[in-house]
Amino acid sequence: MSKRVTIKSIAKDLGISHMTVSRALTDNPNVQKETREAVRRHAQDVGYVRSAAAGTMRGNVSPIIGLLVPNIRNDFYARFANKLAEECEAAGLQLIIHLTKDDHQIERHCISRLREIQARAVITVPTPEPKELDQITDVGLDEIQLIRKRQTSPNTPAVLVDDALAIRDAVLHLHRTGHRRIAYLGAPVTLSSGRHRLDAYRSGLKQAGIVEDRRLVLTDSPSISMGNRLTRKILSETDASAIICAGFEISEGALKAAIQTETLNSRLAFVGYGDPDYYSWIGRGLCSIRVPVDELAECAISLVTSDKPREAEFKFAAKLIIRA
Amino acid sequence: MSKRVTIKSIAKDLGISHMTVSRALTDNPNVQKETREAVRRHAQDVGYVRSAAAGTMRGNVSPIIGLLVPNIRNDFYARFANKLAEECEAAGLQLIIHLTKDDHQIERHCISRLREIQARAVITVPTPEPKELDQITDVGLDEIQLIRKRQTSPNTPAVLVDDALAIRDAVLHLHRTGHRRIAYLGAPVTLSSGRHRLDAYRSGLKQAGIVEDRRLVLTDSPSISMGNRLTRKILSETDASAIICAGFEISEGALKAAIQTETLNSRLAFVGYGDPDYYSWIGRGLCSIRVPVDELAECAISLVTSDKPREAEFKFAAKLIIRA
DNA sequence: TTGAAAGCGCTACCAG
DNA sequence: CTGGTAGCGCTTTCAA
Repeated sequence: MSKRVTIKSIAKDLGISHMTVSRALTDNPNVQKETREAVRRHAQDVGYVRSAAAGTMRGNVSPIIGLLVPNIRNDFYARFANKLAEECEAAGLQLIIHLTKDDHQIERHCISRLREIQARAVITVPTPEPKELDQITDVGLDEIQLIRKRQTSPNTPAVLVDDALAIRDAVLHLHRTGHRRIAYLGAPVTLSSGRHRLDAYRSGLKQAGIVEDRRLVLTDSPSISMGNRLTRKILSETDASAIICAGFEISEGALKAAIQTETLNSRLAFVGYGDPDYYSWIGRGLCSIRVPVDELAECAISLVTSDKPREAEFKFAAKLIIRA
Repeated sequence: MSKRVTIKSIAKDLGISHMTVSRALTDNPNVQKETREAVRRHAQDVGYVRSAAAGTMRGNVSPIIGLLVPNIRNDFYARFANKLAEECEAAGLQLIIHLTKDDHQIERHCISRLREIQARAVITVPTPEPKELDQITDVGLDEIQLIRKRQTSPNTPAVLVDDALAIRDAVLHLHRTGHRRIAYLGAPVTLSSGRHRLDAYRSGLKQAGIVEDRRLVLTDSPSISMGNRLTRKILSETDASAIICAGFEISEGALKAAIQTETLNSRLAFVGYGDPDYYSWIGRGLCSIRVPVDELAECAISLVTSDKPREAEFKFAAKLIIRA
């Protein structure tokens, strides 16, 4: 149909040079007032929008930032992405969301795509267990790690959750309410977050005077199905009376398993992770480790907009929410 | 630091023409095998990625599609966006998500931004009540309307939900279980979806032999707060024993109100809209009108990839899920 | 106050 | 098989 509207086409329409059009459109003072207004009016009329591609090619920083998350169905990621998108809107940024499904291959591919469009930055939840610990080190664009920290890239800022106290509190709370057989479901210790959370659990046990039973500690690459599977395993193979979930997806899967097996809060006390709204609506409410989502998102976006700090860790404390 | 890696920089490195590099990188047969491999190896080594901007400027269709939704915290939008993002990944597309908050101004601004980057298409949930019914008509890029249909743009494909039967079934179900005072919460009839849903409710009443009580029918621009507010109003000002929510956000707000006032399923039978997983976990489960999210997303994305049908409506049937 | 030229990275189109 | 040229839309730099 109609060709693309460019400053040149406008220039031709008006019988002037495309430079004058450019100047008029960028509020350059060196244009006759009438000319400027005529240009703007005509541009409006014909529906001109400037080409971002041309700008990018000339070296403009792109307004696009990438978000790499496993999914956006999980309450935490959805909330984070939502908050981030709001902040982007306010900051005049555009947010591209890529779902990695925690797959290392996909992750690399997405980063490549973001490089192609010269995205300004990428906020990423690093996939667990990068089998090939090498190459990913330099992603080739500004990277901000979220929640998890890849050990191989020490120069990258990271926005992390400090959940040690909350997890310890969870153990202590369960102990106070009579539980002695407290199971733990988390990521493997090869992930830094997996290690720290397990340490916190152990510190809670110690403080409560409970001796760790290794059969009650199950770790694997975190996912919904992992949470579901291992919860059933705990229910069928152990005498655990309580379970602590140390991860968003894990918590989601574990909750489903507990509900499906009808053991929730009857046979099995549940401490979730992430605290979606509906946790307080199930039964008389579920205990949960609440993560300050909005703060995380604000911190992440501020790292994008103010390009000050390289190589830094920002930690936000999680909090145990007691219910039921 | 290091300058951008381009085909020219590679060409210089290798002492050949940038054209040969281009050909090698695009699998053009007219390159010596050795040359091609040398080029590819070197490109790999120096971390070359082709510039999407350059491509776009030459007229390549952009791989970027936009999604305009009120938010992605609501279960339905989160699921839709998630499915869409998955499909995009599979189709080699990149998904930019803009949150409109159902604000007409924001919506227009977002579309403008998407035009600047020459997005391939935009999938949009039109904001309700565009006060200025004019200009928005031509968004200037391929548009696919979702869930709601803007009356002013008849030439745009729309992916819609046909919930008439489900809503009528909800009324009949409530009637069967003894309810006579059935309230309805929905969008205003100025929205096509608002009109159709209200009609369905009325058709249900009629079939059940119930005379409509206008005090039990509350409509307003749909939002969470609207759902919350009007539910409280119904509880305090009427003798309704049941409520049907005709909209995602409405359902979310209404549920919160019912739970906060502790009237859920005791004083007030609840029929939600959208059926998130946790609806089945609350109490003995909540009735709900389930919308086929994945089908909607698949349809939308297929409209983007196969550029066949202009001006068409695709309807997907919702279904009443009975619980409790 | 205006215009012309150059160049950002890339490929279709011609010459060799 | 390989290399040069031109041009996508825009702004910076220089010239009028």
